[in-house]
Amino acid sequence: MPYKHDDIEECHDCHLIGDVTENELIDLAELFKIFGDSTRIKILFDLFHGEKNVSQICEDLEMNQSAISHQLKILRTSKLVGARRDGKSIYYSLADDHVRMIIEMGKEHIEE
Amino acid sequence: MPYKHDDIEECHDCHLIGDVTENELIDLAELFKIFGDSTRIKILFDLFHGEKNVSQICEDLEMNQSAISHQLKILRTSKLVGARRDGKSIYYSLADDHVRMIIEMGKEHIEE
DNA sequence: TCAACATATGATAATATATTCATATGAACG
DNA sequence: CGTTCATATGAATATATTATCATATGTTGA
Repeated sequence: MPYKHDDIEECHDCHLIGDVTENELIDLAELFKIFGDSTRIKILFDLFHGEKNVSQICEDLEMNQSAISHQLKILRTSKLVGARRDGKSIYYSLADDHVRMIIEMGKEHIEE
Repeated sequence: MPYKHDDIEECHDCHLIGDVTENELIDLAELFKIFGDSTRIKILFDLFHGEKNVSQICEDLEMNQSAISHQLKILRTSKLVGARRDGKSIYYSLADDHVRMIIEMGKEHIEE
């Protein structure tokens, strides 16, 4: 914990910043952090128009399978993508339109 | 560089993922990365309703001045906040409504 | 059941990141 | 000018993160 700060630490549920609790802000940062890695963003973009299996993603991103799987796990855990098995392959897809929206918005921002 | 990957490396300007260049995606990840730290998110929220100087931010976040200044520098460099001097104090504020929008959107996401 | 393929996972090493401490810069005012 | 207050910055340390390698798991079909 790269923290310290003279504690008697107030609880994060109670400490407000603006009108939001500290905990909510921590969750929010956690969410953005997921989008804040180029491999994960690439995966999400790759899934933008439909599901793909792991091998396809590896080819699209030109990265090795293990790296992709590790990042997919993070995306899965964060509920940003869903997975379904079909035979030997596992197909990943964007979890919901929220994800799509966030991506779209970021895209607009950098394109301006 | 935690990279490797059997190069002859295509240029990042040319390699498309979905319909976006690799470089654009790297920039996009870079943007989200800024929002992906709880201290920075807290600062941004703290500035949501108007400018504040560094001391005020330190008090609001209950963090030491150096840590805040370091993060403010990152936010400044990324053009997410602006700064103006008034006497001894320096007042920071959100750079534009884009920032406000991104924050607002994230807020909605976690509140759902 | 075994081989081959697709994906996941654990450990490790390289790198990046954030906070702290100490100190520097810069403004204001006697 | 020298002191004080406000902020910035550099170095060091602790921690987190990512890609890689090796290997495990799970599925299919002969």
